[in-house]
Amino acid sequence: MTADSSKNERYNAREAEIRWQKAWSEQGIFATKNDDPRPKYYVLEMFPYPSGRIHMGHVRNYTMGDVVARFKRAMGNAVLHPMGWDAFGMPAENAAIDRKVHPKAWTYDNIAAMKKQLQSMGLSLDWAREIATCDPAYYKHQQKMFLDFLKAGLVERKQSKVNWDPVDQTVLANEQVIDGRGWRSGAEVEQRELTQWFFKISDYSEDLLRALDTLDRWPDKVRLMQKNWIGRSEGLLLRFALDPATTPNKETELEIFTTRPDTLFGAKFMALSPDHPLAQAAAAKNPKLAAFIEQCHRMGTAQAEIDTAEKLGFDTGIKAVHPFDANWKLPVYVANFILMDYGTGAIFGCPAHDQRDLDFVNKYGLGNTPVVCPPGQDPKTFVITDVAYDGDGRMINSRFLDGMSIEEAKEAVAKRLEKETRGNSPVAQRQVNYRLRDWGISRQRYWGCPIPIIHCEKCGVVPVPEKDLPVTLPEDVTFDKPGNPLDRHPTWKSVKCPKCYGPARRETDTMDTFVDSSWYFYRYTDPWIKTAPTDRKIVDEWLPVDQYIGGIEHAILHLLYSRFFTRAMHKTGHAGVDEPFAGLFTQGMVVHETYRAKNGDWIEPANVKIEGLGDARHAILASTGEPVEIGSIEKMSKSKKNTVDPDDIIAAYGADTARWFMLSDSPPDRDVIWTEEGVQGAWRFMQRLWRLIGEIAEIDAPKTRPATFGEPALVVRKAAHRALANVSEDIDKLRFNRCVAHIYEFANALSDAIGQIESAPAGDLAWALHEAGDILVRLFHPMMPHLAEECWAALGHKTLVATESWPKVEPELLVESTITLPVQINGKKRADVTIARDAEKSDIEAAVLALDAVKKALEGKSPKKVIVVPGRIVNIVA
RNA sequence: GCGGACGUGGCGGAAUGGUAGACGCAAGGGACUUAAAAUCCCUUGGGAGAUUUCCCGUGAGGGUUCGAGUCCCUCCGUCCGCACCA
Repeated sequence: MTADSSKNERYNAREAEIRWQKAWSEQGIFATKNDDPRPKYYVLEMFPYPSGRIHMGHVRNYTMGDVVARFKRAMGNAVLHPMGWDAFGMPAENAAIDRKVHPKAWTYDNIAAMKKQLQSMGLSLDWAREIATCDPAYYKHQQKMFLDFLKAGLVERKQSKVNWDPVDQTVLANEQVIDGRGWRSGAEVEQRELTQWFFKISDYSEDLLRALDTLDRWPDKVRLMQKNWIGRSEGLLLRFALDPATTPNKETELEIFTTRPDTLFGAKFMALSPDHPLAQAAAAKNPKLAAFIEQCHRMGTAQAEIDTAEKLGFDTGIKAVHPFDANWKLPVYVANFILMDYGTGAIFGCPAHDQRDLDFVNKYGLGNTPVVCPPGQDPKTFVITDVAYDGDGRMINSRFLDGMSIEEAKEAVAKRLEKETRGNSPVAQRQVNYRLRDWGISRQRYWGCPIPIIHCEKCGVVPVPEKDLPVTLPEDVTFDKPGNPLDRHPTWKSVKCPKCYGPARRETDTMDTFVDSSWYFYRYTDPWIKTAPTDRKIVDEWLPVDQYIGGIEHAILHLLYSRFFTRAMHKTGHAGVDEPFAGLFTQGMVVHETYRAKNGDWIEPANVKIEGLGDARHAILASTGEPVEIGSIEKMSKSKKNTVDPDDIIAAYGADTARWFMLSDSPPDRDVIWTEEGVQGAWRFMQRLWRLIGEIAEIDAPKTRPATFGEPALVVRKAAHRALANVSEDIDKLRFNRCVAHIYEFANALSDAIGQIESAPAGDLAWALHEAGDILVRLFHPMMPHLAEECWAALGHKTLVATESWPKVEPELLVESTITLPVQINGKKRADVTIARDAEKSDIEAAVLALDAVKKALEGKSPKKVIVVPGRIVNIVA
């Protein structure tokens, strides 16, 4: 394309994008070599689940990662930027049930389709390292690590609850429980205990918590969420005596955990989890209690469901003895909001200072006694009715604790009860407790990584010998019935015990897909190695990931599990780092207006026409003209049909337009609203850049740099280098929306400069314009790589801009000799003062006081105070 | 229920505690054109005023400060996560 024709022709994105993608791929410029001597930089976006088509969220995520990858490459790094597929999971089995396709075929078809879509985006990925977690060549190593973790004591089997669908006779995921009912059968869900495999993540609670402080390139909110999730609390493990006359089997004590021992004198009741052994024992002798416990189990296992369910209790008749008063008896209830997983599964309730306990006593008429009095409140009149008080204050109604602060009271109670003994052990001991539970990885499903274990009646649980790995999934499975196809497969689970060679059966549970995604980024460093999950030398060179980018929805689980896995891999020798992700960025979602027809059906944006403006803005069905209701702006989802297909956008405007729009306007960590106008704006700017570069290409410029620059040339050069400095800093900090704004500003400045040229520009200006053009193209290259290549060629370069280095800023072009400072009087702007950049404070003060506006405001009086903030502002306090 | 965030013009947003509204979108006016599209130029937070001026204004209310969109407290609203969705 010549410069001359470029002036008149539109940039044909469709044609050019395919051409440049081919050029990149033929020259193999994005293939990463592990022996590349340059400084390594690992940029990674969360890999997609192969659902069938990429969505705009993917476009946003992968565009951001690609900008970083291209920028770091230009900065001289060896960049690892791989892609793969989180390919196991429920949707494949649902497709098998609904459409009678095999999960494997469905998954690989989807991968092929989505790979093609991703490639059309022009991402600078090293496809040679592509992995799919459903590939036995991948999960073989996962099984190996499971066995290594088992040997290292990081795996255990224990009982745990699942959602059970009594009609389909199958385990349900929380997602498959809708309003307490199974999504297919509609039956009321029950809780059921199963023996399952767990990774002992709780062994690392303290370490996972402490190391958060070292993750200084993670968002604070994510660190805070993880901290709260781990939930460290210091408290007291306290043994209450029970009145044996009231207990089912002469039990004599009940151990509870509390973080508020200071409130012991406000205790009104004890409460047990329905799964507590004492509750179970009591239920065995009390059919009404047994029925109550059964009722407690008639709900799903989701935390939100348990917490929002009505608080219910059942008085067991058992009496507990207050630790400070043998005559003080407390009723023991079974309550549906007490979890067996946390603490000891039993609590004492102090209703005045805990809202849940207060709701409970108000329901069962047990009353409350406030024991902490807020500052400024009269203890005599302080009462609690509906709202518990959980703030600071002084102890009241608490005998020997009265007058103490909460902390002093906690200490006093602990000291006293620690010393007291019953039997041979102390009544209480201090304990650090964590909310974090072990990671249950067993799933009663087909499409996942088989757990490499064999159950033998004689030998018990036997690991599959390493030579027999991978344990592969059988392909001849049926999905005509609910339940786990592996379990009902006629032959797959029958094996010989590796120890005694007797008949045995395979473990039919597969692993949680979070296991797959907890180490995929290790595998990318050497996806070819067959003998081990990782090559220690290579993995330690690349890890940790320098920049990880993905959705905020993964802030806790995926990231915490990956952090645990890193520790476990370190312990078992598969990696040498302590943290997997040095830098983390959580992007916002892509959202869109919703549209609804009169009959309530959701309508796709592609079928809607928007008319009118402001209050008159309304929507109609494009085909019939029928009115359509414009709904709220929501996350793009299939269910609300408010999706825009990236393929359609790329076909209409090109990948660069989609990429540019994704980076414009909204800050990357916030939601972005997809609008047709915004896309068109991006497209127009792309065309404008093309015209602008075409105009520069037409100008003849001297080959060598002029010795001096006149004012017009200097203006252009300053704009170019300021843009360069700003964009560089903002890409580095992933503030892509500001990069976009700086590029607009730069393009506007360049257009102005070119507009002012009347005849052929002088040599220095021509040179400066070409310099600016070269800088501009390299600045927008990470965002719009195809257009950048086309422009780079138009400017006469024979190289690929994708392999060019980042331009170097000339710092002397960034500083001005004079600056203009705003002048405030009592905090309100009243004037400006222009002064030498390096002026002394006293000079600035003198110049400011000489201003007419300041003299007028002061009315001849001298100012009370003059505040000079160098380079920023002057404020006069009159 | 628990945990986390967010709230600034008509819209998306910008603003190390220091000129609120950069940049874009939309709108209005103009140029070019037979016309349209495209492109280019100008205007655009609200109010008052004759330009160069003043007042108000960052969800609401308080506080800290010479100075608050930014920090602190209370409240209101919206969104996200909650351990078997990925």
